[in-house]
Amino acid sequence: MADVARLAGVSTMTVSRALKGNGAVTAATRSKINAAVDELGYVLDLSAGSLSSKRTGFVSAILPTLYNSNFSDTVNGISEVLGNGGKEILFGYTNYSREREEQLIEAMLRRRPEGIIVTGGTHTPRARQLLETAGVPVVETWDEPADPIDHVVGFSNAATIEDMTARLYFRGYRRIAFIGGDSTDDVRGFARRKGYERAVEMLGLERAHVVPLGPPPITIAHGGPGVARLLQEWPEVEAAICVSDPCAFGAIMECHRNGWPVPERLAVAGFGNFELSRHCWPTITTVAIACTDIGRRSGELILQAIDGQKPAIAPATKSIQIPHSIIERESTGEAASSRKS
Amino acid sequence: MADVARLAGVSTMTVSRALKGNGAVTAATRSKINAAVDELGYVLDLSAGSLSSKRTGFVSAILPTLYNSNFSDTVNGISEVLGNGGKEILFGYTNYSREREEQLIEAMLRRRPEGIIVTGGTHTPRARQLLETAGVPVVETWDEPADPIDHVVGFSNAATIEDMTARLYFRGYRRIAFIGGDSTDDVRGFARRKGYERAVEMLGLERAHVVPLGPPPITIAHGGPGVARLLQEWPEVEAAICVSDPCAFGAIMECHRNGWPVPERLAVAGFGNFELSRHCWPTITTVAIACTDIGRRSGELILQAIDGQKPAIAPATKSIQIPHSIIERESTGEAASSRKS
DNA sequence: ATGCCAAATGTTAGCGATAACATAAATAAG
DNA sequence: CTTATTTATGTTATCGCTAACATTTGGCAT
Repeated sequence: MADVARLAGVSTMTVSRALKGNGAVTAATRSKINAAVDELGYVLDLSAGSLSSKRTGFVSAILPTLYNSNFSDTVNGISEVLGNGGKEILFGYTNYSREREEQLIEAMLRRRPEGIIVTGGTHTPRARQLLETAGVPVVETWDEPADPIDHVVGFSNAATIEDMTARLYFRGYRRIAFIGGDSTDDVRGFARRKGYERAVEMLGLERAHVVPLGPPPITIAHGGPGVARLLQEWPEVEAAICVSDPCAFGAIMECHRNGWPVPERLAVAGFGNFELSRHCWPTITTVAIACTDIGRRSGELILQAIDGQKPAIAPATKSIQIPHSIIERESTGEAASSRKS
Repeated sequence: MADVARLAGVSTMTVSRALKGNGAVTAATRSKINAAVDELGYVLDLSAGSLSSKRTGFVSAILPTLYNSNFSDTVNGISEVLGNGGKEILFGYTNYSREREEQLIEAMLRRRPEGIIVTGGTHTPRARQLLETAGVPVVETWDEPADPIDHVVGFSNAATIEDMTARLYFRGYRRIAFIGGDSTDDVRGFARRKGYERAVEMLGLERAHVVPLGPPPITIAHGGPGVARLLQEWPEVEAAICVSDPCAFGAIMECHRNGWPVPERLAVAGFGNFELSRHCWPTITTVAIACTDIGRRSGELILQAIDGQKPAIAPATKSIQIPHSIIERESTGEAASSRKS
């Protein structure tokens, strides 16, 4: 920067101001500086700047996996809002491991992020403590923690599947099973299962039946074996709710393979409104969540909270509820006309 | 850090050495320091450290999209190797826009990465210049640039589809079409199309027919309309090669919907060996690329090149070729027995 | 012209760590 | 038991930028 300043015939401070775009710099000076920058091929060093200004321009986001377009949507929402807010995002993926999450949080704190977005409300004690004492806004997403650390942008996974179960009941199904979500490692999958069990009880159905599929991630590959096992264990079953759309898809493909018509032999529903479900045959009934909004709202909360540290500005909202809806499609017996969704 | 040093009764330099784990520090001193760190809840500030040491610990990786598990695999490979090498990765997504790539490169250079991994070998002139003058190792991936900037870890997209076309020919298909890859925005899709056209010519087929699908990303949603248009434009067609598996999947689902049996009425092949293709019905013939290896090799090259700046160490390999293979499945007429792949 | 205010630019100090060198302590060798 | 040598720790000086304050310049009213 000193070189640029020399070439432009100004002080480094003026160069700094010109490059940040905020401080007052004459158009003439600015163009001299830009010329010098171009000539020297200079690129600003933010790591030095952030040390001095105590603002790193980073926000961390921690998600379970790269391989789930629901989370990708959330990432997109975060990027959109924080990008506009002039922040960069440091992404990390836990592969559904809480230990890995703890490591990631610690690694990210070393970079002094100005805010942290995490997935879920269940953390190791040390991770929780790190988040609490980090001194920056924290947003927990995709869940409804009983005891939030700071902000929350989420929804009740249990309620979504409760609704789905009720909807299938309304459509006339009485023998309804749930596939996936056996272990407490899979916090959200387990919550969905609980929602199913609660609905079965409330609706007074004669039997609840869960086919557990082990720890997450539950992928397409799990759906086939899951549905095969279900039909063996409970041949009278009429409908299966899967922990996610990829799982439902795998189940439906297995049905095709075996000549079990969907939904006539077995109705199948999923969760997440993946692109897959809109286009496969039959189209899949699912729970739609505004995943991108989860990201957007989280980003907005972070930005507000960063600004809110200046006392003049109102503090950021603590908690935002994301709505869900049931999309009925062919896999649970809706007519072809509903395919347009 | 000064607080920690005071509490542990040592100098900040000793604290720094203890926390880095490299310098020589007595076990006794180290445990005193760790105690102080725990008591104060201190977390090392890497942004300060990197200013001083001139090593940021960052490597940037720029990819087209979050919504493609092939690229996710590459990301995983990169993370795996660079994580072990003690580097953190700064990800950016271009959404297939070269302008966005240029912006991202510039933004990332401000963070002084120790290496840069980009997707493809086609960049804006300014982006190219930024990469060339960045003074850090650069790896271009997923392609075979005619004029590489530095290192390359890739393969010939054209050759993969050339091979696929030949394989379909070998299986007896003569009227073979290609779906996708019309625009030069889609560098890799366009290369695949060229491979198809070259194969058609070399095999002496009577007709090449391409159904262009517009700029990337080409998703599941494009496959259905694509195949419908193909069958209308060229009713005698026997086989369709799609620019990617999701597109092939969309095409196959459209065939189901219309009662066109796959592969009897139309054989369909894809690219990328997505999970989808292994599990859908029928299973989809595809080109398998070692996507994770692209990431791993790229990460290794970066690490070697960073070390290689010390003259004693051999310079890193310039170019690595990633192999591909054709996986034949049901969608092109293989027997059910081949499904196991 | 003179003075005044605001906008533009300059000066100084320091952000929090580490490199490089200096010194002290511990160990090995003779 | 000394001296040589290694190992552990301390000291000092930046790294490249920006905050905070100081100063200058230019525009405008009087």
